[in-house]
Amino acid sequence: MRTSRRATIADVAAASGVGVGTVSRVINGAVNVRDATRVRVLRVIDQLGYRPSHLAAALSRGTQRSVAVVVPHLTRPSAVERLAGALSVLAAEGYDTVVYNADSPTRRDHFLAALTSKDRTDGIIIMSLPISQHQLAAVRRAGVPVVAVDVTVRGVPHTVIDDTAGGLLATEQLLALGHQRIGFVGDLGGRMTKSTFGFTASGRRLAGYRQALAAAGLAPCQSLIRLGPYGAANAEALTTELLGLPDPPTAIFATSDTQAMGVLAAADRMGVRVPGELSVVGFDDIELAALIGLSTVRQPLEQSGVEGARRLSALLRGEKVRPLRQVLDLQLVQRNTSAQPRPTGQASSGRGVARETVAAAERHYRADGWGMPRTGCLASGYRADRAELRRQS
Amino acid sequence: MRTSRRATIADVAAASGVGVGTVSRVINGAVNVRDATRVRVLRVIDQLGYRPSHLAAALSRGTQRSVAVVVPHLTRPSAVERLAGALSVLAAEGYDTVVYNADSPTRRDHFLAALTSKDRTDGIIIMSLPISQHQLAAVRRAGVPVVAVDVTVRGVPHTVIDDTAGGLLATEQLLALGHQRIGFVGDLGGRMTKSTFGFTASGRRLAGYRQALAAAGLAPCQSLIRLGPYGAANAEALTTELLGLPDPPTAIFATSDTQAMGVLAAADRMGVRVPGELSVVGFDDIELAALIGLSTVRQPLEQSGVEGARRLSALLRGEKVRPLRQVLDLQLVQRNTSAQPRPTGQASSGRGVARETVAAAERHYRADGWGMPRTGCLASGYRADRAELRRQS
DNA sequence: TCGTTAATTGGAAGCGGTTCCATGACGAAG
DNA sequence: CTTCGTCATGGAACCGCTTCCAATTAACGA
Repeated sequence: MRTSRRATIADVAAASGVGVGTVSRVINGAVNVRDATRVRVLRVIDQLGYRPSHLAAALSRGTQRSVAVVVPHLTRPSAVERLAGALSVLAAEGYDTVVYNADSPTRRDHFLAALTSKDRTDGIIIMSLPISQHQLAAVRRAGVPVVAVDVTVRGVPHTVIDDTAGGLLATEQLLALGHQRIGFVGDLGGRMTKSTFGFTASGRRLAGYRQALAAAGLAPCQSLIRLGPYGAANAEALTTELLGLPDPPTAIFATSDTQAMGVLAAADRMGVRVPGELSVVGFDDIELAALIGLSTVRQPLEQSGVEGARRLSALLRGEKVRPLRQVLDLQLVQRNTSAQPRPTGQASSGRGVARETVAAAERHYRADGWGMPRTGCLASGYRADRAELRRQS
Repeated sequence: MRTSRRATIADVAAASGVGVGTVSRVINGAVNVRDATRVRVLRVIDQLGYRPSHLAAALSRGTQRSVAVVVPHLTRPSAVERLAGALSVLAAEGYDTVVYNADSPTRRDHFLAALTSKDRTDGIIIMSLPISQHQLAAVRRAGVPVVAVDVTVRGVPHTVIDDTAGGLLATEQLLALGHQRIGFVGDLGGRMTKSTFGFTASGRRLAGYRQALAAAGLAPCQSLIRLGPYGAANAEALTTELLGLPDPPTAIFATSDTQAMGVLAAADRMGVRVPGELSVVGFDDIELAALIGLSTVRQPLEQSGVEGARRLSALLRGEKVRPLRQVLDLQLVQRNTSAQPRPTGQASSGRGVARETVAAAERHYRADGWGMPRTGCLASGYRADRAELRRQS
């Protein structure tokens, strides 16, 4: 029974006294097989422990039932949620999903080039990655269906959000609360230079921010706009600069929740209370945002992955996908990091007091033998705001 | 030149006046091809835009150059880091990586069953998933190499940490700081029941916690041990129970950083200061931990993925992998959420005061028209601890 | 110049399925 | 009792590449 090499469809056919065609029909649940025959073949398959070769079937059929997802910065929460969304529908549709983590443009190109050969995958989902017309042309020439998520690709179905509207939303909210000096902390997006910044999500959100200010009759202050590499740590550094200004902002809009975390950390480290002295609004609404009470612009991350996968599978079924550009809704989520600013005078004096707090606390830590906190931390600042409020009331 | 169907190796052979064997040799960089021939073939390949079929090659060669990663709860930071680690080395080795997000045991079994057929993938990495002997046997029978990461699988190379030692490490640290009443917040791990809890990471960490207490001559108090489903929100609820006890713990060990976030949120919401009134130690050391200053037990997450992938690729090269069980190092990272407890009497009175703080703050919020914070939030508590310290000094 | 060995090369035989077409068998209609 | 149309079935052809073996050619030493 247990031969050295695996059973093939021919073995099954021989053992059950039918032709390979019939076995194939049984396997694929095709019609036109007599019940008695089907049962017999099934029994033999079971006996022999036969498992059809995915590969051979794919080669013969001309389709793999597998799709590729090319996604940058896999470790970012937003990327993961998108991927998870796509994975869930692709798995449900019976597709294997090959994941390419394209952290650098070089790797992105490398992966894309590999995928240019048909039958490597049935289709491609490109996430958050601008793609050159040249690359795109190569992929299309290969006849591989493509959809994009979180990035606009001309001539290809793409699921995106309106970043400009998002920036507008966040900034308008802060303006509505009464803020006038609103800082902006954004990232350059990948290896972009500042010159191409206008084409990144962060860049478009900045445009929205500017629009909102303009609509409110406010002149955008260049010194309040800070850009740096992505990441909480960098956002923390940028925020430190902002809060160190002679006339610091009373609110900051960060272009991602992760960066907003950095903003909060910087505020904490500098003894600036949130939302008392500084309002913060993020972007994305990752799981963490709800937990720490971060006000933010919610974008449907997982949903974007789901939509992308759905559209790709529609494409693979040969259906037309319309409209090419699908724009998902944004929603402002107001939590506890944004509030009305204090009256101007009081605010700046309050800031001074808070600064001194740090030194005092340091002394206390040492005296008490608790050891000093090392890195920027929220935790060490627990409850401070409320305590402060109580003290003042 | 542009025919309707794609160019095949035969087309290239014909167009360059050589045999298919030679073309194959050129493609695969084999030796024994005259330079002149190689150049000629290469030129034709380029002209025809020929791309070898991965599928056909795989079928013929009998190997896919692709591996499967089965991972549960892909959205958890720890899972993502492991996956990213594996992805990086697999990509470097030229493997395609198919990701299966096995959120439920049903799906896990389903995926595993699918992978049981050889030539679906060359190898499998199983992450954080206990696997039955039955399943394992099926996979081995299929002759597919397997390695495990973050889970012990008998007879298979696995990369793990010593969870018990980790629990010990965290608890000993809290004991060393002078804590006596140490709470434990853990999860049940997947769909496990309490009866199988002893076999989960959280369960083993609990064992370490118990060992540490025992070694310190302390009787573990059952009411201080709380288990619930995974997640920050659940941990928050459990912590609320703990802090509501007549004699609440002065420290809590949470079995993941995510859960520790929930602990912090609960403390914040209840007006319990960290680390003043409550020390918190997490587990994992995800990126966020550093940002918020969470004390934690660091486990090399990404590294575990890297090791798993390396071992699998060694296996695929036909090398022996020894030792089967690879245990990665743990390290306690002391940040700002853990400190010495206050003297007993003062601590409990301090707790009372803090409780009142909440009510006072609530009143203040309303009066000020700032709106009340809604969900558990760190942010609303910014700087409180230091302010409190200052007030006392 | 002539063996002999080594380097190249051509091409048939798989790899393990899917598909299409030809062949029977069988019941219904004429 | 033919004549069809239908349903089941067997099996050759093919998917596009790797590989092995035989054949051809080049290289080398005597």
